Amino acid sequence: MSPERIVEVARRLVEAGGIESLSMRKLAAELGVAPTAIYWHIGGRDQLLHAILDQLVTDASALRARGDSPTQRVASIARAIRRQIRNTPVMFELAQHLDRYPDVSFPGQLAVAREISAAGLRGVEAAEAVRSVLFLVGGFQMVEGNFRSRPAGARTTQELWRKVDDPSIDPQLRDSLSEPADTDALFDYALEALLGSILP
Amino acid sequence: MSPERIVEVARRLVEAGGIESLSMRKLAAELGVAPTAIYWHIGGRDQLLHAILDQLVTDASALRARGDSPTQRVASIARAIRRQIRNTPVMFELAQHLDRYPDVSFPGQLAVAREISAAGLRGVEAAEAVRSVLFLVGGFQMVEGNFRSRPAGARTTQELWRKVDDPSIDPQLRDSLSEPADTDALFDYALEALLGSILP
DNA sequence: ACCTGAACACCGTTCAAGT
DNA sequence: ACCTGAACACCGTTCAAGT
Repeated sequence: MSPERIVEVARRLVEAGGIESLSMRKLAAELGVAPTAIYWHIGGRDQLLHAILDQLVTDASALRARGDSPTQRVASIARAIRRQIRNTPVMFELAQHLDRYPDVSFPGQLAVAREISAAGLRGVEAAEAVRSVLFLVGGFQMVEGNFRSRPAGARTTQELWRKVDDPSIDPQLRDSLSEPADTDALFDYALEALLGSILP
Repeated sequence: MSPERIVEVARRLVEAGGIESLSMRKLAAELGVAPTAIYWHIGGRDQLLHAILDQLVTDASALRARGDSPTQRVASIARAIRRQIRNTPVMFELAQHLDRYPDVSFPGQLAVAREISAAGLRGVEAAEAVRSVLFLVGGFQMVEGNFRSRPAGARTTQELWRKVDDPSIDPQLRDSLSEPADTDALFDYALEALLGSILP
């Protein structure tokens, strides 16, 4: 019964069933201890959630740029952030829940800023570039719903598109939007479009 | 005690304090009725949340394009979506919570698709353009944390940037990222960069 | 120092009973 | 048809009491 063990087991519970599924009583049962024992080691559920997030942030793998051209290197960072989001959705769910999004997004900002600097951009212009890239990555996270494991019965926009009959919309566009998006390809497309305008 | 009145009062509670602050018992007290009475009209808390979202979606103002050039018109839609997110964060919070994000984002997709069609893009290429724009809008929503009213004490990435001392990062870039971002200007910047690459 | 048990103030929900 | 009251199975948290 160390704080470490409590956080570890709690983290497993959250990773299995989301934040909501973590209750002090269930956790206590899992630990083979009275619910109130947890309070002696860690001060309540909120602090426990913070501790889990701290651990996830510490364990997060470093973001390393690859490639030779600035565009390639910035793009590789963006893709690495995207992978991280996909691999550890709980980290982002927790960050959002605890209003600690900055803690989680900052390493990504740092990595992008380094490559943007290396590309030769300076000052305000560079800051705009950094933020644009991060907003794009965040947008995919958001719209894909990756920061939360999507349940089985959830409707998609594709189904909604199939029923659209609007003369002001190209029929082939309608059909394309009725198909599941290849978001990886789309991400590369949007990223290159953005970087093409941003980098010198 | 009609379903309408229940939804209306519940909506007020959610708009005031977020989803978590809505409890059947508090709502019942507000309505001057026993908690169990609500169950006769509406089947439980989850269905109540769905009903609130339905009402918010119905009440959402239509997205109308402005301007003459395709770029202007697409950009105006993107800005309108952004305004909507800012004005009714609860709608997006609910959509996320209930896994009904598609219901909320679909009108925006429709509006963007219309303008992309009008701009002359077709098929897969047009679909990529539509999705890119929406992902950008979603990214701002995400990173700004606009779908949730930000609490007072929340740390920002700016504070984190002030402490950075990294030779591989341009000092002026560091300073720029230490200042609060003019997200409206940034949004326009990123949007135009993207549209410049996408539109013919 | 570490853990338990009782207790308090909350939840959502069901269901029989009332009018 | 509409509402209440009692009840059940959950919560997080505090605090005195034990070892």
